[in-house]
Amino acid sequence: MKKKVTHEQTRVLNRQLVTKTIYDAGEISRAEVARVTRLTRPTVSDLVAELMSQRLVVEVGYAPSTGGKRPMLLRIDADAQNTISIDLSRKDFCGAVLDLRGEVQHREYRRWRNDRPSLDLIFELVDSLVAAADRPLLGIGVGTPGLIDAAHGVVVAAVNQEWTNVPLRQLLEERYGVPAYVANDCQAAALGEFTFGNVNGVQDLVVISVGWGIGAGIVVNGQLLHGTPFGAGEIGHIVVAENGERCSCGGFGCLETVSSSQAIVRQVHALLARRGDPRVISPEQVSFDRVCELFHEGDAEVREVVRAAGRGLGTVAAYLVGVLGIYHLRFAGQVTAIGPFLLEAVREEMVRLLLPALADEAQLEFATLGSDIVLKGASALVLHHELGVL
Amino acid sequence: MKKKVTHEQTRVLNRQLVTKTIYDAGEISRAEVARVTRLTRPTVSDLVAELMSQRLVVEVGYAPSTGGKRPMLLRIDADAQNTISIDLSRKDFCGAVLDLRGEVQHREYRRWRNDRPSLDLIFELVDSLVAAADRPLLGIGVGTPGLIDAAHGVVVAAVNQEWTNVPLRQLLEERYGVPAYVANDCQAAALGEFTFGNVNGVQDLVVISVGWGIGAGIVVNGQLLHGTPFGAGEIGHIVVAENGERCSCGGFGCLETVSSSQAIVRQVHALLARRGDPRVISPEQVSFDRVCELFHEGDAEVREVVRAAGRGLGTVAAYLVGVLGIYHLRFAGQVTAIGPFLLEAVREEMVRLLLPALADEAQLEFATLGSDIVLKGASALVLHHELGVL
DNA sequence: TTAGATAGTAAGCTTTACTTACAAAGTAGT
DNA sequence: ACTACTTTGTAAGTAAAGCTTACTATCTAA
Repeated sequence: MKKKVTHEQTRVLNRQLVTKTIYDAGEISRAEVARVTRLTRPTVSDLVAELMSQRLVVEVGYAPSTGGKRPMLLRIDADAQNTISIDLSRKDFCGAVLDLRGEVQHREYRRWRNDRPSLDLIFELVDSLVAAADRPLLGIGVGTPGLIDAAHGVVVAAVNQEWTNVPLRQLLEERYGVPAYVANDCQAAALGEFTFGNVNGVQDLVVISVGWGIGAGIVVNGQLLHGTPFGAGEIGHIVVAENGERCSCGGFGCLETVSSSQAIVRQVHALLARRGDPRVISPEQVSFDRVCELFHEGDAEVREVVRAAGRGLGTVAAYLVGVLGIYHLRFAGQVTAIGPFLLEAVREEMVRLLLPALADEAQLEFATLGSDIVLKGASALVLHHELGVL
Repeated sequence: MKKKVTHEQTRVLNRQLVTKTIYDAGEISRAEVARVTRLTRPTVSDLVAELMSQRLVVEVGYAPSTGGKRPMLLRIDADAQNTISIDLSRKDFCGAVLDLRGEVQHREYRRWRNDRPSLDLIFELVDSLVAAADRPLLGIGVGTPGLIDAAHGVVVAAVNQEWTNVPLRQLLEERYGVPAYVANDCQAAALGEFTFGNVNGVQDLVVISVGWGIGAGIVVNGQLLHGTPFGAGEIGHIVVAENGERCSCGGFGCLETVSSSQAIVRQVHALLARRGDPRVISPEQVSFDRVCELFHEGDAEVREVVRAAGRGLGTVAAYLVGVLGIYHLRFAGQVTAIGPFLLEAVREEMVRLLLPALADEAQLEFATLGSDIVLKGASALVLHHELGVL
């Protein structure tokens, strides 16, 4: 639904435009901002004064003259404010205080009690983080698995079905008095990679997160594709294997039964058991780290398992490229430890399913943000909405 | 890239908001518009006065009182202006003059000369349509196959490679002095169906056009997904058949070799030839209409061909639903003549590839606009941009 | 030393939506 | 029928925010 436009919104948008211009430039003068944004110099001066009164922008000294009065350079003070991020994607809730560059300043964990998540645990975590933050808070960002109504910040359904229709955004905003934003963890990860992952000039990006589960986050034209009512990027239970294994969802051959870290571990365990390998008794004893070791040792059968996992991802990747016309793909999560071999397997399958010209054009990489990707993404969520940084 | 906001833009957006509100309501009073849009009554009065001076809105009489002065009802005068639409998807360029309801008032064709398209042919067609229009022109919309840079209205590459980087929008705007918009034909079709196809309250829709080629148009949150740099919805050459037939693109088993109208005709022809059916000699003599006849006569082998075509579409549809989380799908183009049997085949494959709950939720229908879908879509393109009707 | 260029600011203008107030025209209760 | 109250639509003035014009402070270059 469209909405009316007021003067106040005009101001907010232009302030965001100036903020973004300074953010992107690093250091820039008022006059240059005016040229770039096509706002007039007086307007820019006025907006900058507002940002400086919030300590968000600081003057950092004169640049050399270009034929007249020397320009005073402006910079975003990334230490002026903090954001708080929460990553609920593991049984060990993780939260952090970050600066405006998306750098983690302080980090805490809260493990589920009685093997169940609870809102109280989140509040306990955020309480502690609020106390740890030493700057004014810009906002709180949350990345969580499950189906999220991002527009209203409501957790419509979490995977474990413990939570339904929890108005998390509202709860956080009321309790802490700052803006809060909630998104699916994979979508947050994609936004994080897009914002902080050195994607020079790229406006469209898909990030496929592969860990316990598998999900995709899609950034189109610099914006997250949310998808209603089911959520975009819910690719874990698309069938990619004919006559595949039974999945926890009830289906057979879902992507998660082929390519998730657990699926890989399970298959490698079966492999070792079949060999009668004395090193292994239960699946719990074959960790993903151990699989990576075996893989890097060059175990041929393990490589085949990994290759199959990569091709499963390739199937979905091919459709993402074909359907959306986006050709920047990055993979995040535990499987990044496997390395380039995985990407080759992905591409192998893409070449089979797409026009070769298209498949060649696709850029397959690993995400650069590591295990903090969801935290940084949740922070990016706040930065995007509050500062309009892209 | 973000842009600055001016007072003028504020005005434009609020005028569009009022226009859309009246358009959607059919008949509505100023006071009611103010309540719906949350603009104030004086502002609405002012904007309505502007729209009335353009004859775009007219007063149509009093409604009964609801406890006070009777409200004066307003309506969009759909005959106040015309749009011109061009459909370049066949070797017989089609153009039309439409009213603001998207109804075709006048239609003309221009057949390719020497089996080649040409810009002159377009200009000739539009010249004639401009002369035929009896109202002021709101704008010109074009739906054309190929890769389109919709933001700039440039035909980056047409399928037949005759055209590359043709700045069609600019050419039309300079020649006719009215706004012009260019989009891919399948995307235009999707926007047309979204705008005029009775999608009550739905904000996300995928339209899959199946004719000579196959393409999808994706509407997310009321907006067309354009996709850069390759274009979204280019699904014709995704591989859906293992060991499939050779495609004109060089690949094997592309969707177009399985599910396009030509593919169906070709397979039915092969079938009849194998049978030694005396009715058929060359593929040209087996038209798609003839295939439909045979299908409706209940020819079992023809049904199997159609079923395979449906399942090919189902594969891609499953990924569209899975990846985008959009569950309204409509099919357009020649294959609509086949009827519900096709949709059943599509769903059959979707059930196999998706969580059954998801596949059940998917709404599969045929588009309602028939063969004018691209024309109406091109018109919708103009309405969306100029009037902000959605 | 001077002419010209550039950066930043100050004061007033313009656009546009909002506020307040009011007239016109209806309903409902007495 | 009269009064009190609602609702619609408009008029006049106010407020927000970007724009225009003009000015000062510097700096470069001839």
